Amino acid sequence: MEPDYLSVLNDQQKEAVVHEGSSLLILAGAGSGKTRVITTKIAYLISQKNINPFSILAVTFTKKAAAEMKERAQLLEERSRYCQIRTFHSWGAYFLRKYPVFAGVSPDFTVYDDDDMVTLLMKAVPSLKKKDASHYVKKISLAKDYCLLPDSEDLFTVDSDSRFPEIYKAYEDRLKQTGNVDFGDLILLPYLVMKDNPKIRHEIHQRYKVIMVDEYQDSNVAQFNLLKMLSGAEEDNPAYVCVVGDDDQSIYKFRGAEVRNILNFQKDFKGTDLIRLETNYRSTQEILDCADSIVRNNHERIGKTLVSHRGKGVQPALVFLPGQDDETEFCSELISQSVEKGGSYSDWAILYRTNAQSLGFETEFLHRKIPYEVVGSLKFYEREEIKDALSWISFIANPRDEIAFRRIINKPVRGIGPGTQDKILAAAAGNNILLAMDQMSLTKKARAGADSFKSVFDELSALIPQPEESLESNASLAQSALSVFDDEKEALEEEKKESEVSAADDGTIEAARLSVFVEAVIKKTGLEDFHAAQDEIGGTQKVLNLHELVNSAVLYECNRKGLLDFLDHISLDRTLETQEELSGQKEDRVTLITIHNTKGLEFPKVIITGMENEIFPRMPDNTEELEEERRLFYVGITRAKNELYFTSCSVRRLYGRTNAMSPSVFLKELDGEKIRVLGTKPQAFISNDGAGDPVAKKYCVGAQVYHDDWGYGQIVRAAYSDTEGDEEDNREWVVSVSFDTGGIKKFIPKYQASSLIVCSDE
DNA sequence: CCCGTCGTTATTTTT
DNA sequence: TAACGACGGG
Repeated sequence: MEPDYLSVLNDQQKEAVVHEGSSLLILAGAGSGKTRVITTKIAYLISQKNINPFSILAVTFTKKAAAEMKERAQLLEERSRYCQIRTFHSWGAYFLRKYPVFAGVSPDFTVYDDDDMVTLLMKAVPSLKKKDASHYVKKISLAKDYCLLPDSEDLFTVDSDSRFPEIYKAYEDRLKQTGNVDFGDLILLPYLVMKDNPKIRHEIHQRYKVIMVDEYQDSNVAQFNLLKMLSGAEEDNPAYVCVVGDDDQSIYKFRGAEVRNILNFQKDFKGTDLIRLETNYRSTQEILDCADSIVRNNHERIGKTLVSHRGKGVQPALVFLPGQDDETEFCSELISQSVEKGGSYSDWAILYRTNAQSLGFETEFLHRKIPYEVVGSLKFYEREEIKDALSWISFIANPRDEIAFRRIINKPVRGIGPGTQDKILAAAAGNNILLAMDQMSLTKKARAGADSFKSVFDELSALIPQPEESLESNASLAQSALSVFDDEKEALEEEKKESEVSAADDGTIEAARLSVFVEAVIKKTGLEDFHAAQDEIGGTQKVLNLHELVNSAVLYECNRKGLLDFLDHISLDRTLETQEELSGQKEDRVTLITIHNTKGLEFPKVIITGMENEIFPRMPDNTEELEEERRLFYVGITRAKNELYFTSCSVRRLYGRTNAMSPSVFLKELDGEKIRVLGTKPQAFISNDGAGDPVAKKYCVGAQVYHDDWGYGQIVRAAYSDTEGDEEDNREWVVSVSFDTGGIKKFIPKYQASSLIVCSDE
């Protein structure tokens, strides 16, 4: 007898759900119902296979995905609430709070973001300017993504700069002094702790019997290592590992994501089974055909073909426009007309490669009164006032936090400038900064400031009850006397408490909420007044933001654990929900969004704009990058449910210059028969007819060529060189050839007429 | 301490 | 072009 949730699945989905035994790779195409498969699998394992939910771990990359997965799994099977369904990073934080001593971090650590890392590095290596510091911070993050330590042999692959290892080392030493971690540590440290501690490794293996990873194509080397370690892949009786992903949607290489993780999964985890989910429930077949015509040009892929469950649909349209102003106008017009016909603004999404491209649309939409929302630009957590408040909270949690200390000590002014700060930090030498400050000698002015700071600190600290078990639990942590299923105990206790509370009736005895504390923080520290003054001057909304932060803290208990949960939640999810999302009221607006940000989203009508070389793809001649850009294009296309448009301009203002643009190389990969072309096709797109130049006529885009050294290929780009000297006479006809073997090479046919031969049309 | 001006720089960014 | 950060004068 099959449960209902199984009967609604297609054959492949069902196969994936009931699969067992070896590890499993689910190759899930866009819109193929992968979340449904994972959640159903969780429910199935619990209810049909009697798997203890506490032994199931499912990791995602975004908080949003984790929340959705958790919710949907619980709808199918109530006991799913006991599974760990969380992001990679939040699992790392969870692990480090369990074993802080082994990782060499404070049990009350907070997570430093990129800005904090830069500030810290500048203190660790004072000779670095801000610009250099940010450069190295990027490299340090990347090194951690690749699981490389300051003394790793392969560190040069990240940055061959001979100073890099020592800079990285200096940063690490300073970070250790604070007891805090950065994002990379949340993955790297758990891996290292398990690697070096067989006992902990064993405990973990006792605990997790099923591990699932979503969006596996976005995992980096460190995450791969962690997964392998976590699953006990190399040991007896490994956990059942099931990863879900789409190699065609791997678009985060620049952040350390490794497509090879998914390409090689079957090799890395011996005996893996592969299941493809190729039925697409989102887009029409026309859109999927379009997507396939693009992505099939990639070499580095496992390969799959999506089939629409929704039928043919309308053909996508390719629109050539003279300039970017025409592009914004065209989009506005298209949207307005559809709304006049009864459609809604929220059906539409404008996609672009770079954030800067949103500007033109914003101006035009403002002008035309088209409501819009720019996704992913302003970040709540990055705002000055929010970081100030969070720094206070972090510092109360962990008084070794140098960065937080520096941020708040002199704001508002307390007569403790950078010089005094350095002195205090030196005296603290990685210990409690507040104690050091209290005991050392300071100038009169600084002493008065320090004392008033400390009294505020003490007053606020008093609002957070210290759990009595903290000493005891620290001791037990040091011995790693953690029972494998202590979460199970905790969860059950929690449940008991909750039921008692709800039994105690509504509102009479309400447990103190952390918002009370956060409110005290912004009031007692002077932050609210400080930023109220700023608002006065700059017409900003900083106080409002602070209040929003207070509101968001209402979900947490007013104790040490609640405080740390709150900080974790904030730092591990930079996209605080707006009031709009919280109230569930979605406004009717057009979405403006980068293609990267659209992953996982869908829209009835999509316009992919700026389809020009140098914009998208950014480097048409760089073969490796091209595959990634192509995947990005594929992601964009597969967001569309019903209608899809591409726009391409001949002229675009770029960095203050007006540039002649050529149509994106990707447009030529689209099947011409299957697409409506509107507007004036630029010469370059049709024939590259170079004004009577015989060379140009012969070597045009699309032509098959043979080269003595490189073999067969196709001309993907042909234009007069637009380099240096504007003298027309000096311009050469340059062609880019994509060879069947994979590489793209540039030629000047005039000089290579004998080695680059155009194959005659059949 | 704030504000203006000059110079620099210009992908993508789940956590 | 435009936006942001660094720096110096009031």
